[in-house]
Amino acid sequence: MLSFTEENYLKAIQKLALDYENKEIGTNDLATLLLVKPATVSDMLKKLKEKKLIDYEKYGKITLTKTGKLNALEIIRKHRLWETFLFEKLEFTWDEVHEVAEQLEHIQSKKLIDKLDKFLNYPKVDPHGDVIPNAKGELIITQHKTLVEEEIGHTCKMVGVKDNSANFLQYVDKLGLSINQSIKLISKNEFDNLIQIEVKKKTIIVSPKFAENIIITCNDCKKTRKVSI
Amino acid sequence: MLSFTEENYLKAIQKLALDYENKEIGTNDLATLLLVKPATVSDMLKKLKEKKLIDYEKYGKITLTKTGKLNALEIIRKHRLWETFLFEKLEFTWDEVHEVAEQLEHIQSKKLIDKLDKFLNYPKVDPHGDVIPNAKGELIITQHKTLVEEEIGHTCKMVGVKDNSANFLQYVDKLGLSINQSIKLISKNEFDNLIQIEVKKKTIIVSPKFAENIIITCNDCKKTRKVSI
DNA sequence: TAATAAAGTTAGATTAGTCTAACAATTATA
DNA sequence: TATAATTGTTAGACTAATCTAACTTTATTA
Repeated sequence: MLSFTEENYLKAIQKLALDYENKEIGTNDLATLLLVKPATVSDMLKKLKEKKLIDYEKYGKITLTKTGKLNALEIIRKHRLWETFLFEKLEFTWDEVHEVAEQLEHIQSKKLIDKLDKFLNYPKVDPHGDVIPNAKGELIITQHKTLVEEEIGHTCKMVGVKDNSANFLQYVDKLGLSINQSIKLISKNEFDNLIQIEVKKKTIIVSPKFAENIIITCNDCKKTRKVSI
Repeated sequence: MLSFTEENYLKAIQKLALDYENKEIGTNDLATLLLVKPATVSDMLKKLKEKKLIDYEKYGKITLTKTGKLNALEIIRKHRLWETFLFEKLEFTWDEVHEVAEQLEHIQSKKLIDKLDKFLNYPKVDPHGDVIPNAKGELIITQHKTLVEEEIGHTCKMVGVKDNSANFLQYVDKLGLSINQSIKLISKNEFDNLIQIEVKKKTIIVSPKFAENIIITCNDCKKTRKVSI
């Protein structure tokens, strides 16, 4: 049985592994994400290694073992199912769900999560467009482009966001964007890289930093990769 | 902000206060209920006193302060709302809900519990017939009789149970009893106090220990008392 | 009411998770 | 490649919640 804290470390390692892809995960990265000091992370890494949840040598690479990854994906599954519940059944807005799901994801009951999955009619994605790992702990990742990579003149569909912070999500709302919204890329300014897009027949201007965090569909890059357990 | 553990102590004190009515709550009682040693309870009582959640002097009475009681009732409210959710929406049986609700009751989000209340259509009682404290932290207690006190020949209605353990609840199910079920008391055996009742046109025999844990309505004792905050 | 039993408290130790400060290893760069 | 900067680790301390063992207070009863 894992503690609340151990679960959070595993989740953080899995998250960074996906974000970084090639780059290695560092003690400092984990410390930043978990809001603790690097020294604390060092201690915990030893403990997680002891418990065979990660592979790790001093000053070396941090990777999840099979068990570690299975646990991490289960927590992410719970997090995203709860987010979906809060959004769809309790009328939370998409910028509010994350905070509460951070607590709910630690509830220990296999039956609860299976029943919740059924109650929600086996959703595939959460309110932010993130894929929900299945009951076997498998996660299908579709490699999408972000809005900043889209070509001028093309029309795409928003399918998710990279930044899940309440701040960003409220900004997205304010601009009239949402999941499944159609977006046409009108132009890119060469001087400051501002991007002009058309949404619901209105033209709006967004920054490249903003566009980097909007995930879109594109026909030429629909490769999927399975994070196996 | 209260810790998980502090919340459990407050809840336990409130529970014993209701169960005991007159009798005083002791360190040992709390230790038994919370599955810790009396020494641990002594330590925690000091801490709760420091935080002005209980009134307490060494070797003296333990009572909740206003703040303490408000907190305790809020936790009980959350517990019972979650039990109702699990039972009504996720198809848990009434003997399964308690264990999971013990975890869910500690989730910190006022919005969550208000939305949940609304989603469940403001239920008055949980699946065991226990009254749910309202959003103001008020709890209306109806003083009911138990089946063991009912008179021969009278018909009453089951409205709750005293023992919420999975074991007992499964037994109640097996005998065909449930909330709102009509029960007619046929006879009481003078030798061993076994009680003969009629349920759904069938006659069954129950022990006095069993009957003590079945709460029923009766016309002559509908006094209610409000546990004020 | 004095002796005994029960209940409650204190002291000191333990564990998990955290910290700071000092030190060690790795990486980047002049 | 030697040095500086960055990154990571260790040692020692702290807090919350728990324990055991010893002690104190209160309650019971002979």
